[in-house]
Amino acid sequence: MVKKATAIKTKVSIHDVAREAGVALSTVSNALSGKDNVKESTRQKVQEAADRLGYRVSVVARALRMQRTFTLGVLLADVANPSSPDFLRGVEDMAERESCSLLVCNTDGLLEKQIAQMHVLLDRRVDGLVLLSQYCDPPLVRELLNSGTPFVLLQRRSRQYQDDYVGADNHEGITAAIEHLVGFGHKRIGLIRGPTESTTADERLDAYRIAIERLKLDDDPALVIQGNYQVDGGYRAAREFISMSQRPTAILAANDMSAIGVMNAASEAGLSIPGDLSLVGLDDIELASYARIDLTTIALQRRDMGAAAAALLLDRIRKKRKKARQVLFPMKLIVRGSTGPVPSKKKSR
Amino acid sequence: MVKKATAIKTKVSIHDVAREAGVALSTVSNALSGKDNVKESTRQKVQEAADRLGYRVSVVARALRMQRTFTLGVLLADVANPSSPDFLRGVEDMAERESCSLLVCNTDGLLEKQIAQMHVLLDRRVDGLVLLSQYCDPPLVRELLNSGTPFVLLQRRSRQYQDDYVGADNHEGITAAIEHLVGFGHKRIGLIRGPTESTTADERLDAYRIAIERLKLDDDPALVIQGNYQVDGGYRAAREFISMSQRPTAILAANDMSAIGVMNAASEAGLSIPGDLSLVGLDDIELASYARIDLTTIALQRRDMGAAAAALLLDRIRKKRKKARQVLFPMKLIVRGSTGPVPSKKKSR
DNA sequence: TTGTATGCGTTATCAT
DNA sequence: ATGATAACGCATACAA
Repeated sequence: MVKKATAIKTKVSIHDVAREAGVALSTVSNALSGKDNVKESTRQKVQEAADRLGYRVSVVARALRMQRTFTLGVLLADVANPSSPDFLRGVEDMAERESCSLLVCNTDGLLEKQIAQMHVLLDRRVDGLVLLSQYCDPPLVRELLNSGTPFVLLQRRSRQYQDDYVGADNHEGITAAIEHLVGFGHKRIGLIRGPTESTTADERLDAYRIAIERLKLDDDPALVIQGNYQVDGGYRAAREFISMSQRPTAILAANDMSAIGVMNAASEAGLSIPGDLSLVGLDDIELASYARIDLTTIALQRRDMGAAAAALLLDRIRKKRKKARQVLFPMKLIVRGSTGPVPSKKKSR
Repeated sequence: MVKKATAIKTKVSIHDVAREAGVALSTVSNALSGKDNVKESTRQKVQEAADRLGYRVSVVARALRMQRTFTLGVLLADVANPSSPDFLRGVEDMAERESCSLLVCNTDGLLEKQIAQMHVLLDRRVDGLVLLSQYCDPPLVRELLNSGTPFVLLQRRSRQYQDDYVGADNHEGITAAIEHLVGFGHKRIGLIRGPTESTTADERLDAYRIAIERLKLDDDPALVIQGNYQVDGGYRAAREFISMSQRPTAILAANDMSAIGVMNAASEAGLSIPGDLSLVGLDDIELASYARIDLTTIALQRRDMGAAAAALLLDRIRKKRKKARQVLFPMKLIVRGSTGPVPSKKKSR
């Protein structure tokens, strides 16, 4: 059985195709990359020769020659964090349109690791960088960011610099959540805030404080507890809230993962949600919608945000745009079963 | 303020360093890549010059020259699927040790997309391919796989070929789960199987059938319903099970996502788990451990499996090993709250 | 419209 | 121990 010689061979070069087609090497390049300076008949001849040989362009060689790798680097804390993949998909969707691939690096939220990964990405000469919830202000990071490779910040804003940025309207989201709770009669609302390095967490705290003041709710510093965007942080914060003599009747969690921690703590303490405690998450990761979780939460359009970030980045790469642009996405409150009326007095312990 | 000239410049080449250090270009290469044929004093001189200039090697140029990109391609159905990121982290952990980066491609489970992505990866001359639950037998795929780039199958085995492969001992896992259920008195156990293309799903079905026969349980074809590894498939299958006149008292779900679908359907039907229905998942994704979910499940060591796959792949790349190797990981039953005794007769409708 | 020549930034081979 | 030089596979400026 004679196999058709169409098997892909990565060792076949443009030289071989040129020889096979009986034309010059540059003609092959022009023909295959769709330039208009080649006769249609030659193009076909070349195409056939290429197919016959199983020729495939080497993106590596092209990258060296063009000084463009068609690769974007993505820095994130951890792909295994449920909200990361959605952003990633968005970035990928957009990148793919421009034939760009993604190099993904995990930093585990450590500055040191992030810097190491940035070097990896820069050494690979990525065309651009997407920084998803990462450090962007430390001098060592800035130095790398200033090396000339375009970048965009996603879900994280610089405190000092004007950069391309895609984020969410945290004020809107937090306000809507608090108004929703107030509608149920809650006046004492606890906040589990995100890590201190997170500017996003800062913005949410601001929004919380503004709403508390405007709506004349309990303004007690003890009502703000530090979390870490993880289940365990939410759990610990919730235990603290639950053990307070004047316990909040509702909790606003930094994100859905933290909210899960609250649910775990509530189960353990025998408190029902929303019977004894109302709970609002943030992110709207898929599990928030599961019947058993049924979490009221503030939704983020992660995939769209990822796509927007990639679009911003690609635009900057293409047009060498100088001016920074910012894109803010709306946040939407998704009301599910974890929020309800304030428990009647007699039930409070 | 004079800035120290240590800012990274990707445009500085090895030539510049050679000039700065006053040595030959090849000496710079040798010095910087840690070869032993350069005097220590020159190495230092070179290193200093490189630092002064902010020189960083171009992995692109190196790749072209060495015919090795230090990049692995990973094909998966969807990063946003909760079990994918864990495998991915494992692959990354191991790849990083060999200075390899990861190019990640989503196929959405579509053959056509997978082939397109394989071309992307091959055109980029990745050193190896990790196929995570993907098609590996279709002729078009085989043709690409035969192009000479090493690859490893993860969580998917070829029906026709001997390849490097990392998987789990499905027989062990399924058997343990069924024995656990039998211990609770269950005799009528429904199975939601995975998609037909999945060899993993096949193996699990086999294990189920063997156990059913060995333990003399209800052997009814209606007890096997097709799912799709997703919540919706599990939901539909569960609705079908629930509406049967002779409903199973326990369900073995293809994976945890399917089990979530079962939970959703049970909630809707007013059935309690495990009161009315016992449920076992498979994967042990993080959410299975949340208090509200509390799912008995068969755990997969995903991160370790990913690392093992990468190790196999890297070994093959390095040693140009010919013989195929297979690594099987144990599956471990994690007993949580979703399984319990068979409901008493009077409660069955 | 086609062909020739050059260089992208490395590593490797071979002299010295 | 160091240096000169030749690829690696491609795109492009320029010549024909």
